Amino acid sequence: MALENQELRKAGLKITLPRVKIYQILERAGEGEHFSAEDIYKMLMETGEDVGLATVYRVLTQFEAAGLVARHHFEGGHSVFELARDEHHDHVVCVKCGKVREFVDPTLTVRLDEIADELGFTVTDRTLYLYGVCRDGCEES
Amino acid sequence: MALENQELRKAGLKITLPRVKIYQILERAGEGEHFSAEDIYKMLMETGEDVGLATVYRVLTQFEAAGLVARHHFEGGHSVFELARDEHHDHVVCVKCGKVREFVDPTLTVRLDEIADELGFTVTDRTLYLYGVCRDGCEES
DNA sequence: TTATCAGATGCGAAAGGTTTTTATTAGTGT
DNA sequence: ACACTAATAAAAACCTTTCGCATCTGATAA
Repeated sequence: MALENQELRKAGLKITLPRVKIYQILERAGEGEHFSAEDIYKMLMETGEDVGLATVYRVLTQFEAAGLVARHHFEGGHSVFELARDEHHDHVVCVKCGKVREFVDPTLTVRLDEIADELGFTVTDRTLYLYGVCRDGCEES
Repeated sequence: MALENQELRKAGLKITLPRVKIYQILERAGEGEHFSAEDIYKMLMETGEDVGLATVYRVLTQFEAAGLVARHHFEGGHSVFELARDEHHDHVVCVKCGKVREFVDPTLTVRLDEIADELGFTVTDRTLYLYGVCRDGCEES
């Protein structure tokens, strides 16, 4: 049995075609690649799957509740999704084209721990988004 | 002439009642207090001002473009605004007692600019929240 | 295997926050 | 004050996300 089916079962979700297909798309995403519900919907259309946009949203919300994916909220009220991973990463968001990239920087974690320490805090988690514009290849979608 | 009028002029914006009123509301906000467009709209209603919600959004967007206010995007797709202060500040949040403290660290900005630069981005703004616990004097709310 | 049924889906319509459009009104420089 | 231009209110448009409901599907039992 495929890996994604085990994940779905573990989450108490029935194995259905939309769920499997959506999980596979998320699995195929490269490191740091984030998809919007619309992105996923379009990919499903392209491969001829008959899955509604509402279902994509429903499934992603269920995956999120089950801890399978992480949802990130952005400007304009739209979200992107990625398979949940262990390693902490932060995000860069282009305010022009909406592209999201992530990065990992251990020295940042060290510095932030220092700063918090000076304030008498012990950090357990963080949310960091850098907003800006990509210098090249930034096209309005 | 009032201070806010000078700010508006400097930004190349005409002095209009909605702009002055909205600016005053933002000025009255305490440090670290954030308002949504809806909040501001309601406050205007309460004082009997006849300003439409669309105008609030338009004015806030203009203020943002002029660098007068900072916009923060929150989960759920709505934004909040605050008067722009000179130096960027980040937040530390205690997940136990809910206390929020601000900190300023220029070296952090430098480092984040470097990171973004390597990714081909130019940073214009950021959102950084450190979640953790305060080591002392932390009381459950 | 087949029947059964809770749960999932697709479609269309609606919600919620934000932006644009359009006709009208109000600042501003002269 | 006058003319010119920008700004406004109100409504409608927009866009992502959610809901309602009839239909369909997958898991379990017979």
